[in-house]
Amino acid sequence: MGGHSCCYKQKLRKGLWSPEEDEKLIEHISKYGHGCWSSVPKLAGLQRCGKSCRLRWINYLRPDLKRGTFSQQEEDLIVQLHAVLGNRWSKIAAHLPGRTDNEIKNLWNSCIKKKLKQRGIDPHTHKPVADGGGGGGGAAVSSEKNSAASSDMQVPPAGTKAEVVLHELTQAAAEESITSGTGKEVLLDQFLAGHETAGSGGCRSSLGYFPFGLAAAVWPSQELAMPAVSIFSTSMASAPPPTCFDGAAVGNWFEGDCFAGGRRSGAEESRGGGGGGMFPWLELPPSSKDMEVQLGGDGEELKWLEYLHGALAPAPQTLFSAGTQFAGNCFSNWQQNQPFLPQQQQIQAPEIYSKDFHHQI
DNA sequence: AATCTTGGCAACCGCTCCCCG
DNA sequence: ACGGGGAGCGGTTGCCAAGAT
Repeated sequence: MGGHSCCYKQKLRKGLWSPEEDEKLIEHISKYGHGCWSSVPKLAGLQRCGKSCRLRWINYLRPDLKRGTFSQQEEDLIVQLHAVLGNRWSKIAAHLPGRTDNEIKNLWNSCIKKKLKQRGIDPHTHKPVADGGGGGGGAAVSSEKNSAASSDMQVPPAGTKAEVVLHELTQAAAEESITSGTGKEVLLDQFLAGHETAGSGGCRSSLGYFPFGLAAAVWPSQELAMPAVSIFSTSMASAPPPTCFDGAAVGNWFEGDCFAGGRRSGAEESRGGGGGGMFPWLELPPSSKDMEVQLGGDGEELKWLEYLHGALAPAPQTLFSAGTQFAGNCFSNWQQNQPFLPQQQQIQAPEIYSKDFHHQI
């Protein structure tokens, strides 16, 4: 009982990792990658089970971890996402670059829960606790697991990232039926349908959708559909960009899966850009799902790059200034990398891309 | 100073999912 | 279709340091 098949074979260490063990694991993975986790301990010379190695790497040794205390923005985002996703920590972590599910789970259980209770909010239902005590508590105890999946699910505020996640969930059924090709177009149409009004000068709260909110304001949807579908990965379908038009959200989105598909797809590799891609300062773990995505061609990618450049160039600091350390890094990297297209690939931005987006926001 | 309590965090455990033969 | 193995996820436990008594 307990333990895993890989643990039966030999006496394996448990408990805290020593610096020597960490060193061995880091050295092995940085040289050879992890491959099959069950074979890692043997190859790395560790008396641990593969599962333990995986956990240690993911939660502690991975180079792209942010570490340090959570910012207020991160905490707020976790609360919002929890209201939508419930205890699905890995899903929540996917929206917080550099943070692990374990870290977020620990933060929730040790800190956020308490704060919410102090504010009179039930951490399970995300609703105010009824006066008089007892009643609310009883309800909360009933089902913490997947609390958000219940009919009590709270609709997150418009214009927040959590709203996007909710949007994602509500479209899940439709997405499931979509496999490829025309399916993507259908999905994109659905996606855009909710955002096209952004450019019409309305004060819709999702006006800040990025880049689609902006794109819809400038690009005819047919033109947008072409590069968006081909450049961004299929995971775009399940991970729309953030609604908040602030630095943190943009940063998160840049570092998120939806952008990863673009960075790692065909054209980037064909340029031999190790660590390069659209945004060379972003480092992401490989995702086989994203690797499958092919670009329609360099022309499309360049168009998209040029569009982003045009969109951000007017005031990138505005976009990157808010919140997270990552957002700050984005800006400094932006400064260092401009222009981020190699000279020979610079193209003249079409007239359509050169509008002042900020007037539209 | 000694003991107890609390909070934060790392790691383990058991389960489910997914892939492959 | 089915079973086995690996990976991933969420819940839980245990350790340790800091603060309280």
